Amino acid sequence: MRADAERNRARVLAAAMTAFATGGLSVSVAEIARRAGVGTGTVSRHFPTKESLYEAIVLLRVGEIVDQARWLAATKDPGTAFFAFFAHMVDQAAANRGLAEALAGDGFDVEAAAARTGLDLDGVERELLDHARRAGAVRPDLTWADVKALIVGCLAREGAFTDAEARRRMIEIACAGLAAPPGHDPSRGMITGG
Amino acid sequence: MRADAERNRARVLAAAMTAFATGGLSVSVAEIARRAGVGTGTVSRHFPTKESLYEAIVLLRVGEIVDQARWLAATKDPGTAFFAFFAHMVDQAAANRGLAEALAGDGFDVEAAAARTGLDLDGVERELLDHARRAGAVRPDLTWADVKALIVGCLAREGAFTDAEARRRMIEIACAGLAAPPGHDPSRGMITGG
DNA sequence: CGACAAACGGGATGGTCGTCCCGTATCGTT
DNA sequence: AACGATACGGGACGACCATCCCGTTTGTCG
Repeated sequence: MRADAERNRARVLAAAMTAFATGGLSVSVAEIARRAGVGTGTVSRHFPTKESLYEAIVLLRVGEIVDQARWLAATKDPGTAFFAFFAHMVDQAAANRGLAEALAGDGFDVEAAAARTGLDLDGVERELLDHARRAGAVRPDLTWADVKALIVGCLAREGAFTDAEARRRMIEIACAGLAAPPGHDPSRGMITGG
Repeated sequence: MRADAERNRARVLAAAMTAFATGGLSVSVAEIARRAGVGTGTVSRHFPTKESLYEAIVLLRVGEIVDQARWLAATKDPGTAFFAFFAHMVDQAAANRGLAEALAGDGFDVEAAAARTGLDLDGVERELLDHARRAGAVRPDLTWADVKALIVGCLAREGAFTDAEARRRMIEIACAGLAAPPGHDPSRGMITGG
C-alpha cells in the first residue's frame, strides 16, 4: 500500500470518527471528505460505501467496550461488573452519537457486525448478564434485549449527550429497574393498565 | 369548503394514519397519496408540508392520550394513575410508529405542537407526576424528562412493536426503576402486590 | 532520472423526495 | 343550463446525496 494511501485512509478515519461522533450517521460523505482534506473519491475508494466507513468506526469503539467488559468480568463481583458495564456503555454512546445510533438499531446490527470481525460482543454481554443473574444481582428473567433497550432509554433522555448529571440519574433509575426486586416473589403481579 | 375537498381531506388523513402508524415518518407523500387514491397535489394542498400532516395525525392520538390521562388522574390513586399512564403511552406508541418517533424526538416536538393546538399534554403529564411524587409512589427527584426517556426505552426493546409480552416486561422493569426506592417512606406505591 | 502503476480530486450520474404549478375537471349557485 | 370558483392530478422543479468515473498527479522502483 502506498504511503499516501495509508495516510489518507487514516485521515478519513479520524475525520469520520469525530464527524459521526457529533452528527451521527446523517453527516454526508462530502462533509467527511472536506474535514479530512481529501476528495470524496478518496473516501469512497477506501470505504466503498458510507456504511462500511460507519461500521469500521463503530467497531473500533466496540473493541474497546469488549475489552472493558472482559476486565470488569475478571476483576469485579458479578453485580458490580454488570452495572458498571451498563454505565460504561451509556457513557461511551453518549460521547459518540454514531455508536448510540448503532445501538438503537439505526444503521446496522452491531452484534452481527462485531461477530463478522471476530469481536465477541455478544459473548461478553451474555457472560456479564448470566453471572449477575446467577449472583441474584438482577431480575432472574432479565434478557440482554431488555438491557439494551434501557441503554437506549438512557440515551433518549433529553440532554443525555451533554449533561453528565442527567445521564447519571438515568443510569441510576434504569439500574434500579434491572436490579432484582427485594425479596423477589415471582408469583406477584404488577401494574395493570386502566 | 367544497364537499369533494372535505372528502379528500378525510381520505388523506385516514391513509396517512395507517401509513405513518406502520412505516413512521419515512413513508413518502407519494405513497400516502397513492393509498388515499388522490394525487400528490391534493395532499400538499390540504397539508402544505409533510410534517403538517404528520403533526395533525400525531395530535389526534395525543388528544386521546390527554383524555385518558385526565380520566386516570380523576379516578385512580396517584401511583396507580401514574404507572397506568406510563403503560398506556407505551402501548399507544407501540401501535403507532409515528407517535413513537415523535416521542423519541424524531420529527418534531410533541409537547410544543400539542400546546399550539390547545392540548395541555404538558399539564396532565406534570399533574400525574406531581401527584405520584407527593404520594411517595415514585422517586422524589423524578422529572418528566426521565419518564419520557424510559418510555422511549421500552419502545426500543427488540420486538416492542409486535410482542405485547416483551412490552409488558419492559414496562414492569421501567416502572420498578421509577418507583421510590425502598426505605424512602414507601407510603405504598403502585406495585402493590396485594 | 524516468516510467509506470497506484491513488487522487471532484465533477458527472442516477435516484429519491418534498413542494409547486397549471391545464383540466368538478362543484355549487344563479 | 351555464358560469365562475374551487379543487384535482400528476408532472416539473430543485435540493440533496451516495457512488462511479476519468483525467491528472504523485509515489515508488529500476
